Amino acid sequence: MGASKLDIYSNGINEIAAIAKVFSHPARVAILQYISKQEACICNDIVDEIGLAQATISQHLKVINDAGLLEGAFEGKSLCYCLNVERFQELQTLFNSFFNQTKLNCC
Amino acid sequence: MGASKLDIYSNGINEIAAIAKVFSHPARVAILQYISKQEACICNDIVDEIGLAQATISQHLKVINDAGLLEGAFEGKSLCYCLNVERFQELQTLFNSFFNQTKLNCC
DNA sequence: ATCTATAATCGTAATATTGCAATAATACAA
DNA sequence: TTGTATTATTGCAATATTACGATTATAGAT
Repeated sequence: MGASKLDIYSNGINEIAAIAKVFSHPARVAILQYISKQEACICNDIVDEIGLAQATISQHLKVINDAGLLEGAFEGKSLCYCLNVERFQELQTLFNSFFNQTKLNCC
Repeated sequence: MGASKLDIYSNGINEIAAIAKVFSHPARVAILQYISKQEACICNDIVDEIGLAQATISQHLKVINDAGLLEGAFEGKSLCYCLNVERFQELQTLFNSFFNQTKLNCC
């Protein structure tokens, strides 16, 4: 008990839930917003901006990255994070199809 | 430790995260989809459809309801759940503004 | 090779979420 | 009032998430 029963849902439903989970923590929303605002986006900058420990930010970055939303490149000693806009757009589109289909069905 | 530090984020950021959290569990996505498909939407039907215990469905319904997404009316002995389409639309709009603004800023 | 800066990973504690059985609560019917 | 059907709530166990300090890995500078 306690774990979500993913096997009883369709792939589409699990996909929507997985996407939503990425945005379901304010730190990750803030990180995405910050990264999109900056030209160069170093991890330490995010740490300073948001006010969580470096390990915590790194953990959130991993979740964002696992969703395919990050493009990183080494810039000197540090990583330059960048938003993968194509993937970001893809997630928005998927989310909107769920919303639109659900509205369409409605009484 | 372990609790999210909500006080260090702006209201807008916390709002997006709170909305996303509603959709971040497949049972809730499935419930919303099912409710929108049906004319009358009794809790027991949802239980049969999804395959979780009645107590669990009721718990998820509470989360959905707390987000303002339900309109219920008594129909005999049972509750007839219905999607609050205006609120649903509102959440979609809020989510899209976040996505669009973030894309706009991007390099 | 050594030092410094940056970021990921590990270990751990605190809190939240998920799920269910059992138990209330509510509405209607007899 | 008693019984039945339906849904909410309570209590609890299992798992997941969040956060941080400490450590490790990596890259560049001295």
